[in-house]
Amino acid sequence: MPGPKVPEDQRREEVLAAAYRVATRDRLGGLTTRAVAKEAGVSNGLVFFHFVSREGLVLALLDRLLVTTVLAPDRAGMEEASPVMRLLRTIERDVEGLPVNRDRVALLIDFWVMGTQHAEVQTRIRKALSDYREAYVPLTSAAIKSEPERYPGVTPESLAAVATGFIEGCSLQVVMDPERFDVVAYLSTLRALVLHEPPSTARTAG
Amino acid sequence: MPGPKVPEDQRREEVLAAAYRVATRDRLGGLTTRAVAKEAGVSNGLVFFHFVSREGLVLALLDRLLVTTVLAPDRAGMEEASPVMRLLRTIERDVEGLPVNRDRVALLIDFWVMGTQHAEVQTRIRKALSDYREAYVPLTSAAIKSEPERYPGVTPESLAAVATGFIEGCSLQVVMDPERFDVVAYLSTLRALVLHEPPSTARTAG
DNA sequence: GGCTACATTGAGCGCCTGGTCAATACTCTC
DNA sequence: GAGAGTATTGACCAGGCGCTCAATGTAGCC
Repeated sequence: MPGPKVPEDQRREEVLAAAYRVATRDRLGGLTTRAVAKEAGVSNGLVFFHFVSREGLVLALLDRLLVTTVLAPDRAGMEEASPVMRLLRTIERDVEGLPVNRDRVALLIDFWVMGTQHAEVQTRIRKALSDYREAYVPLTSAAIKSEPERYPGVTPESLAAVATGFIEGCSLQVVMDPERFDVVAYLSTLRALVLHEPPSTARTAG
Repeated sequence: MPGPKVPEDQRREEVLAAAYRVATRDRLGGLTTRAVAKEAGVSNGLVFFHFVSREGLVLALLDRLLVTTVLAPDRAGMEEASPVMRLLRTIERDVEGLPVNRDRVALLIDFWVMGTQHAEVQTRIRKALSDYREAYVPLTSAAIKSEPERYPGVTPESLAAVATGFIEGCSLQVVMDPERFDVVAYLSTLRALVLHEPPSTARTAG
């Protein structure tokens, strides 16, 4: 007894949204086709009709997650600051966003780990991380140029890799132990390392 | 038709070693009781006789992994260096060890992710990470004391957290994309950030 | 040699999974 | 209103999983 039909691929969108809800709640391990179907209020078979296989659903979900989470290039409102401060504030903004999006970050790490064994997921994760690093290159490039003598042998790419690697380490910590992760202490320590003067004036000003 | 008996809990040790082999090869997702039994050359039931449940096996494996991987406090041979250099070299040594132990690190991250949803695993992982951080505190404490004016508002604990977080970020990168991870560029960038002078003299010697 | 205690086996159970498919109800066209 | 095409259903299948347990071989003891 089939239910009402829905125009276009709106159904597909509904199922994908349901998968997103299930995955952010129960993680990748809890993302079964039946759980998604139940969440979407449709039958089990319909999931396969729209996504062919569980793998198809997972890949579609990954694409959605990547565009909504990793790439939000909202770098505005700090044009007057120095290059190093701009870099630092961008890192800080990304790190500060982690606790809020904790379930999304956890899901992203699930995909990251899955990518270790799944070729298709691996290429997409690598691509996203590469894009993420490249988004930092203009910032790191400007920072290095502003104080060349401070960064001997450092390329914009290597500095971007270290910066994003730092954020990824923070992601792991946030997912594992969110109460323990002290964003303020973490970031002020980073400031003291990177800058040479007390961060008290700039820290409160944001 | 039972096979030969083996004295003491030697059998338990054999099964655990087999589980270790299976897990480093096929990761946590491939760690089924049947796979472990086959690897150990024993029957499926024997795994449950010695470990009660799959969970018991997994926890025993986690304990073994933690003692063999996370905690290897071999901090020797750099007594003459400055505190900051000692800290830096320790970080470098840990990071350099990651690619070699890639499968163990990958497995550790599997447990890390599992700990997000499993209370017992969570407490053990947190404990291990806490111990790991604390092992860095003497180093960070000495580094801060040697140049107090450079680290305003930085505590030994926060600096240790940032240092180990950096290493954990490196772990993720090594597991995901080992060919791309450039240890030398990464570490020389870190040196340039932390130190104030060109690292050329110390880099080749250290 | 028999007895006891126990390590070991492997068939089997129940459950859940991804996936298939014939049946069916809906929507659109004419 | 008849027909066509398709979105939707849910029963069903095979396979893998964790786990149980009666049966059985082995080792040590008297």
